[in-house]
Amino acid sequence: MSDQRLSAEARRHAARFQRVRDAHQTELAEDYVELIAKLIEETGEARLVDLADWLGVTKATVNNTIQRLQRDGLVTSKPYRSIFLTAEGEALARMSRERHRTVRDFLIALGVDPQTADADAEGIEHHVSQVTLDKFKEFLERK
Amino acid sequence: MSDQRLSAEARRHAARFQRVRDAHQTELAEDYVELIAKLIEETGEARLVDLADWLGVTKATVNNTIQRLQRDGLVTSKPYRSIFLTAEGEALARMSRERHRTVRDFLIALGVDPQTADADAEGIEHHVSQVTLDKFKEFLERK
DNA sequence: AATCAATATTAGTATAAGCTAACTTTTGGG
DNA sequence: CCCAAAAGTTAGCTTATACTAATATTGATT
Repeated sequence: MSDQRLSAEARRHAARFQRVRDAHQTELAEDYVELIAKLIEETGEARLVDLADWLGVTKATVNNTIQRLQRDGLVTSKPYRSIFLTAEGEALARMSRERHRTVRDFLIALGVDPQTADADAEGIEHHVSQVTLDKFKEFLERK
Repeated sequence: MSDQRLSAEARRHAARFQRVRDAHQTELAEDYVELIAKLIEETGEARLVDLADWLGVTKATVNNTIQRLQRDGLVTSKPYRSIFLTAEGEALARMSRERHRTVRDFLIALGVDPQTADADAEGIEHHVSQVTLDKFKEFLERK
């Protein structure tokens, strides 16, 4: 399928781009389930209005997104009721939180202040491969 | 303006989210100008079809995006003619390439293989603050 | 110089993520 | 226990990013 006309470099570049575009599609889902898990753990429930507050978006936006997450099998929700994670959603949440924590701890170990580490980790976490994550962990252990 | 009802933690979380959402808006612009600069440097021009190939999207998509970049003052383009960077676009391209290189080199210094480093840098670069970038540079110098 | 292949544009569509405003449902304090 | 405030939903809009298919322009080769 690959176009003969294209250089290997161009093809690699395009593939990397594809990967980033794909990551964007899962980012929001990861952020939502991560936050839902946190809220359930700490307050016993994840209400739409809390998600909206913690995410800094409107209730209507959260409602939309929750519909999509439900369609995609990550959460369950009934009208006017609290939101829950499916088994798949919980697995994704666990993975995301673990990765988030590793990235954050790594940045702090590097000398970045906790505030900035938090902020940067939020964006970076979704783009770190397992290979890189393992190197982060190695670095943390060596410290 | 800040809602009394919200915990400091929730407010910080929302602010981080806002920041990531904002970053997403500039990501594509950065990727485009970075690539345009590279193509002009290496081949003398940046054609729409080349951008499409290197980004792995269709010509129509590139055309749309270039319109937006032009509207935003980052590139100039005339119908059926090659694309150029404005002064602002060039500044952004320089900044992006420098940051991209630092992230990539840092990952390699950490022990990540070049292929993976390239791929991860593509996603990570847009979410690294100046503070973190400086720590990456420090690490590279210490090596 | 004419024609055709390569390149660029336009039109029309889809999906995701956001918003405001209006509405309905739930719930808790008097 | 009722009713107002809080919470959730819906409708309708916007912008960005993608797509395909059709069209228009350019430029290179015969």
